[in-house]
Formats: sequence, C-alpha cells, structure tokens
Amino acid sequence: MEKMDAVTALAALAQDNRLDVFRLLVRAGPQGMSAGQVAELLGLAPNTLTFHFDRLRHAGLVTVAREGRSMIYAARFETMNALLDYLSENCCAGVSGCSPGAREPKKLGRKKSKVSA
Amino acid sequence: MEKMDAVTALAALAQDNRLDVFRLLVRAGPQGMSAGQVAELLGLAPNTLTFHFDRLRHAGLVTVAREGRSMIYAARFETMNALLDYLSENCCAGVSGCSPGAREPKKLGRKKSKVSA
DNA sequence: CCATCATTTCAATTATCGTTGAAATATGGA
DNA sequence: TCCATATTTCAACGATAATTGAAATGATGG
Repeated sequence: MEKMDAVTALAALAQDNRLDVFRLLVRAGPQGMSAGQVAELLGLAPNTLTFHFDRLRHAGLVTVAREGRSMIYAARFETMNALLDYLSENCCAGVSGCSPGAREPKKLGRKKSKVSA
Repeated sequence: MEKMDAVTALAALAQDNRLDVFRLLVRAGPQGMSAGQVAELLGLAPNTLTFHFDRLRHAGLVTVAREGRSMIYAARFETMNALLDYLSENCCAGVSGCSPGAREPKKLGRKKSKVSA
C-alpha cells in the first residue's frame, strides 16, 4: 500500500458515520448488507449514505453489487489489513529494535464461517 | 479507546503532511525531534507545522516538551497501538469465526533495542 | 405501460481544513 | 538591554467536507 492509499483509507474511516458504516459492514461479513438496511440501522438519510459509501468505495474499503433493486455493500478485509500493515510497517521501519519478535499477522476477516450465526 | 478517540486519531493521520510528520517522529524514537528539524526535513513552514502538531497532540499521538528554545516533539506509541487495537478489535468483534488463532499483539515501539536486524 | 421501491445524482448550504503572511511570545547570548 | 533564534498565535483565504431537499435513474410487479 502506498502512502496516498493509506491517507485515503484513513480519511475514509476518520468520520463518525463512516466508521459506523464500515464496522457494521465488517460485522455483516462477506455477504454484506443492502444500502437500505444500513440506512435504517444507523438512521442515516439514503443520499447521505450514498455519499459515505462512495468515499469508502473510493478508498477500496467496500465493494458494491446490485441485487434486484438493492445495492449490496460489503467490507473489503483485504484493504483494511493492508492499512493495518502499512501503519505497523512504516511505524516500525528503520527502527532498530522495534518489537522484533512480536510481528504476527493479526489479520482480519472471516474464516470460512464455521458457525452458527 | 473510544470511538471518538479513534475518529480523532484517524483524522489526525489522514493527511499527507501529518502522516509524514508522525512517521518521522516514530523513526526518531522516544527522544523525539525539535519542531525546527521536522520543518526542515519535510520542507514545511513553521506555523503550518504548529497547526499539524496541534492536531497530532490533540489526538494523543505526540507529546511535546520544551528544551531551550526548541520544542521537542515525540511520538506516543501507546496511542498508536491503542488505535491499531481498536481497529482490529472492533472489526473482529462479534464475528464468530474471525481469525481466532491469529491474534498476536503486534505492538509498536522500541524494545530495549536488542538489535539483530 | 404505470406505479412503486431502492438508490443515486444534483445543487445549495454551512462548517471545517490546510496554508499563508504578519505579528507576538519565549529563550539564550553579547 | 538589545538582538537573534525558535516557535506559536492570529486573521484571512480558497478548498473541501457533510448534510439536506428535490429530482432523476433503475428494477420489479401488476
């Protein structure tokens, strides 16, 4: 991830409603949620929501697909992980004794959802 | 870390110059750098820099201390780590099969500099 | 085709952001 | 004290952000 992408992603997340939207989508998992559901759950006007979705999408943090009349938005874990990596990476790069042993992946995402819910 | 703090921290990092400033300070380590050095290295006007330092400081991402005529700014790894945790935490919370085994600390900061790398 | 639902587009408004230049403050030295 | 250095404060500016209301687009069912 390049610096500009990191700034874009950070800016996309640096807003109350968008952070809510993104976290909601993350919890919804890969199958995502319709714009209408998000609007209702968060109490946002649909046009306002479109604005925020655009920002998240432009930052590569969500994907969108049409399903019938609804637009289904879903979080892109890949980008979120790249951002986390970038922040860690760059913040530790060039620093001699920076947590040399403690560099586990700590990736996000749903693993084949074994589950119940 | 609360949501508002996360948004503040994200917003503080979501800007070209500030991300540069913060990363420079991270590399400078706990001893920090004077405002003047940062200004010169990044080619920023001192007053502009003050503006950005204020945002970073307000977000708890840097500390400042006077040393002679200079102001020494230093990164606060603690806050950065809290932000990384918050992003991971909340992004995985409530998700049943979310990388259950891969949750290592991955903290930032200088560790007593063992230096092998 | 018409009516309806779901979402987006557009224009306008208010607020905040990042930068600049000029002036102010604080420290240290002659 | 006077001067130079280091940084901050202040006022102003253009640019961008978030929200709103009204209208447009696209899909579905009768």
